[in-house]
Amino acid sequence: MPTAKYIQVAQEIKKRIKSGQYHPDELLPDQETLAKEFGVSRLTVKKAIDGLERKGLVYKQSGLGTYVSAPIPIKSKTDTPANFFMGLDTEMGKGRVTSQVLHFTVEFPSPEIQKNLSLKKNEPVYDIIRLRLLDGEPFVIEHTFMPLKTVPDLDEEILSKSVYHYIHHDLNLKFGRAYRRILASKPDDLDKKFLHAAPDDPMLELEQLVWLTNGTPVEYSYSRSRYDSRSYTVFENNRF
Amino acid sequence: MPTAKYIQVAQEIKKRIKSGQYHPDELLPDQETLAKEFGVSRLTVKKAIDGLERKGLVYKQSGLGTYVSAPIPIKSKTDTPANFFMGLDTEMGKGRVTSQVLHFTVEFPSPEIQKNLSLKKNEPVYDIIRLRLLDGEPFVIEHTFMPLKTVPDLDEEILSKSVYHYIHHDLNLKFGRAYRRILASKPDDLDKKFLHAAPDDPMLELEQLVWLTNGTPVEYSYSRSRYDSRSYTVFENNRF
DNA sequence: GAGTGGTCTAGACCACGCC
DNA sequence: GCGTGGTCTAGACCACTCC
Repeated sequence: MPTAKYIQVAQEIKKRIKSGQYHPDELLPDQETLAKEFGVSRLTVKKAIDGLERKGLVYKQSGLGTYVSAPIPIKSKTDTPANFFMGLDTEMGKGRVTSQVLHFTVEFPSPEIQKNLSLKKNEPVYDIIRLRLLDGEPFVIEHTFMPLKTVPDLDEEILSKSVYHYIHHDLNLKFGRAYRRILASKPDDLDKKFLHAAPDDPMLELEQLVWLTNGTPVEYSYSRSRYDSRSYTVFENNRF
Repeated sequence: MPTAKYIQVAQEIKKRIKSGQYHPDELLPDQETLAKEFGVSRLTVKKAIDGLERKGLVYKQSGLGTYVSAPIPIKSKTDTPANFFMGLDTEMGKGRVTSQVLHFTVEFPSPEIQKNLSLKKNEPVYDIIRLRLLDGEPFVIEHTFMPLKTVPDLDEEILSKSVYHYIHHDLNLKFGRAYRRILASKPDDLDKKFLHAAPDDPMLELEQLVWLTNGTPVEYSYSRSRYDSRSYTVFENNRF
């Protein structure tokens, strides 16, 4: 099963942008020309470019053409895309993230967790707290709830490595969608102890509910970081 | 110039979901059936449904069909979508937002602002600080920079109403894309004075760079709220 | 095998920005 | 008027899920 053509075309155009073959704020070849070059229909080229536009690599003006986006000038070191669907380790760069399991139990879900994960009160969940370290430095505390029936046979071995990898490769499941909330709050005891937050250090929290592609809720979690170690970014296009 | 068919179809399907004609976690009619009903091609129906899927109203499983999403159980009162492109007033509900202009000058841009808004050092910008009130209660301080050449003739009258409306309707310009960063920080003097933030109250900040559809940077701004009055939400679909 | 959504094509017409 | 991207169609084939 080969990759879809529009994905391949998108990858090739992306490569050309990254390599400098197409320059910032300059026009791409028109869709008909690209279609001929790649030996595909115009619609396939449009689909490829639409994907790149959603990600912010190009922007279009009807009547004029498709332009390569200039680099965004306000990038920061603490930036983390708020639209990831991978584990922290792949997100931050392989091998930089390690984990320390602070809490790992199986419990019947509270009414709130029942609601969030669409569970009956006799369907147990894992209750997991992990300290995640980046290059050995503590930087996130993750509190995660997952249904046992959806993610069976979790153990500390998996938790200290990558739960994402386990779900994806061993269970062969795929994340479908996520609802995320970003908020600020005051530090709690765990923040102070493990992230060395001072009493007046603001905390940044990402709360999320994640579903599999088949519609099953698979994770409810909140991740807390010190205000000076993390920020979340979103790119939005008004045309979609 | 009528609205595109796929938009109309999407609106009709959305209406049916909202009205309860299609139920949560149940299948929609298949695309062929909907295409016949609406008198359009299947691709047009697919395009409509894709849009709804991106917004989270439905989810699809190849081989099975399209399901209506169940309501998200973790909504909160302070939630604000992080993907808006409207003014605060339309975002929060008409007429609830008022504004107090704390600062309004025209200046040559600092090197940082030059970079963010792609300006030469002799191209002036507005430097605007506004206190936004919701139902009369202070809840956001917005610090905004906009190029004078792109948004001419701004005045306090417009600032106290809706800059968005002015840009959109009077200048006939349209926002195209935005890069946003969400972060936590300690309160500054303005936060303490106008938002009544205590010294240890965390602040939530949204920093953003906005472009018009023609690629021109039009706004660099940061908006600060007290941690207990605001949170930002994102919905993501892994398929796009 | 039947039914679903995903992809792809060739061709057409339209709206938009510019000259 | 010309060239661009946006929309739309009819028809085809494929991959996936369930029976």
